[in-house]
Amino acid sequence: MADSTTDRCQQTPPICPCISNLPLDLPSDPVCPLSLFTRTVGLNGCRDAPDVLSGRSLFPRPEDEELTNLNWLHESSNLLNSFGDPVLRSVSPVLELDHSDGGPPSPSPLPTGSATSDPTFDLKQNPNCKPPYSFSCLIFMAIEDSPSKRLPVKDIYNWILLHFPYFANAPTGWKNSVRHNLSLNKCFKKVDKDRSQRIVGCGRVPVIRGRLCCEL
DNA sequence: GTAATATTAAACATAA
DNA sequence: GTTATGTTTAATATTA
Repeated sequence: MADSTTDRCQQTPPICPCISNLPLDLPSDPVCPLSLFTRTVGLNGCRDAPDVLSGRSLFPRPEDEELTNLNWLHESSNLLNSFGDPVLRSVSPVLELDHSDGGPPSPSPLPTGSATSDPTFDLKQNPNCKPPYSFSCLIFMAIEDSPSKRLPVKDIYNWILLHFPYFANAPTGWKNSVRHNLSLNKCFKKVDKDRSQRIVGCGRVPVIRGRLCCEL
């Protein structure tokens, strides 16, 4: 394996800026329209989530005993709406998301250094800088940014490429990592395409159970 | 030093 | 047969 540390622009990612903005008024157990999947929003990767979310009775729950269980995050039926578009804007170095008309996001550059609170993540100065987000977080954001809250893998790829040009020039192994995360991480669940009328092919929904969040 | 977690790579299976 | 997708395993790096 190549020395992956050499192409990483940041060395000590800041902690979880999106979660830090998370309004924690979480309703209980919304169910996805497909009924097959409990729509629990979830992201792995934030070791500080329990701290960030301190004061909430998110743990423990019997079904949350697994480390990858992210129900705490997914207890909001519209998590990223709770985050708000500013959050998505804040995490994408290239996009200002404007979904007010339901249309696709249109790329527009952000001010230098606005992508995250990490001063080392500067798209203008480092266009190929690796985003300071875990794959779990990227996948989560992609899914949550979709109107139906579920995406086929290809669209997850496209979302990541659209928002983070780093991956356009990155080795294709990142797609394998995306798939690996989708399979391994319990915060994502596959949706049977036959039960989804809004997507082509199978899709993924984020499932928040446990200790997920963005690692920043 | 240890455990947990993330990343990356690889092999393999399955479906379109 | 090819490609995309999905699962699993393993090695390695990072962090608490």
